[in-house]
Amino acid sequence: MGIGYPWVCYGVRMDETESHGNPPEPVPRLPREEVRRRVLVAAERVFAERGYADSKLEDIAHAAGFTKGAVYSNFGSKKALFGAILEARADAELAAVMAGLDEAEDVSALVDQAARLVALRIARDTVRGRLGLEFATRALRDEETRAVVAPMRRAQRAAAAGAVRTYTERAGVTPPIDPELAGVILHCLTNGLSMEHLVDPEGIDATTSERALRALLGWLTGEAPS
Amino acid sequence: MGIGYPWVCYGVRMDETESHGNPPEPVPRLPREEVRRRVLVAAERVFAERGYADSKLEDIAHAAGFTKGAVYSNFGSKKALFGAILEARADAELAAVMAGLDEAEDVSALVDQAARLVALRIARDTVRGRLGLEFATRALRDEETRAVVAPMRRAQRAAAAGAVRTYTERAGVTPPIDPELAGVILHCLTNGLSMEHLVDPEGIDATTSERALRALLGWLTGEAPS
DNA sequence: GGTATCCGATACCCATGGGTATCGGATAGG
DNA sequence: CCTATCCGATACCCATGGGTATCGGATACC
Repeated sequence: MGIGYPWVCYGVRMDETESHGNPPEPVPRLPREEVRRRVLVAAERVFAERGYADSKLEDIAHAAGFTKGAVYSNFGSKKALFGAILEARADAELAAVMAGLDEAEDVSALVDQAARLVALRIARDTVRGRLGLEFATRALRDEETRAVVAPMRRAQRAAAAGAVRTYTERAGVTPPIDPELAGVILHCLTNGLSMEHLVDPEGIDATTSERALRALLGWLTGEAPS
Repeated sequence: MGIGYPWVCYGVRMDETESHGNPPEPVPRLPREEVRRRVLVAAERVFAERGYADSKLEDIAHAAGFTKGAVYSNFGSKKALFGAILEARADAELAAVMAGLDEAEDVSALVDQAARLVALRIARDTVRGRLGLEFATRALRDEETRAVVAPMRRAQRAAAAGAVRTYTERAGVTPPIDPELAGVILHCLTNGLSMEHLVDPEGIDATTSERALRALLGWLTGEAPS
């Protein structure tokens, strides 16, 4: 990958000094919120790529087109910056899961579609997967982080359980196991596949993830065995 | 947890100077291999508890009853020490998985037993789980680590697949899905449960893990739905 | 028992990077 | 315009901890 940032300040490239004239016309300043947003996005990338401990605040700042000053002015500390990312992701995650539930109508095709969507997300959105691992790792050792991560994970499991309940009901079948337990299995299998894919992308590719998820979902929704 | 080490050198407590006499009788030196073993064990504990980056070599050395000198004399670098742990665990892991396969004879009870054993290991052996996470995290960024971790994981998946094949065959049933895929699902679910338990021990307790594994294994071995 | 070697303890080096103090230009308010 | 405030850039501080050089006692070999 490689992060690679052009040397930029205030969102303006600095490497070529264009001062062949001289009237030092004032450069407009970016709104604070935009600065914050850019730092946040850059920090996600860098934390995902290098991991928390090996991510230097200066690298993050430069990746966003600023210097450490901007980071400290907006977030106050490395830990707080990480916390802001976690918070943002937790919100987005819950929204995404909830939105995905009521998208489709056809129950039998839904299994195929859900399996494909999740598998693609695992295979393509590596930032998501890596950040998830980082969140988990830090939650082990940091009480504050755990206080955000654990409820987030519970909500995801609950959402999965709700989906199983909803769609089996809609299809008029009874699930082979308790939907709550099904939610746990789905959630943990998804996370497990994601982690495994990160470590061994060839070993667990998108197709394998998709097949695994489809098989499991098929069982859970009472599909006739093929 | 808290690591907490008594101040010890050569395995002999140093905090109380017993030099009320004076003939400085020679203290026997520990065999090199024993030193190495103790450092390795201590390093596993510390790495698991604090994570790679936050583990200080001096802490590890003291936890083992030595100083940094012993660590560098035996391993040469922090990375090499971690590599030695990984290597040792990889060997032990493969052996354990292989040994577990031919233990039981009765196929129907085997599912219950296997589920319980794995669930207990997830719930109790937190060092194992944490080290596994650490291995995965480092494998993402370190080519050498990945070269050990990825094959290890593949072997585990293959072993799981082999178990499914063996026991369905023995029971005279055909598994509902390809045994290879079943191996993937079992392996990833197990890892997912382990990670989830570490982050949220109350949310995913031993009972939950056991139920999840038993349900899945029951399905895979063609058990009649209850 | 004398000498060479081994190996862990000790003291030290120094790059690193999180955090802080200060500066100065841009904006806002009058 | 002129001033106060904001906020990111810059320069700096310094604890930290991986790594190295050296020491000295124990072991091994003759």
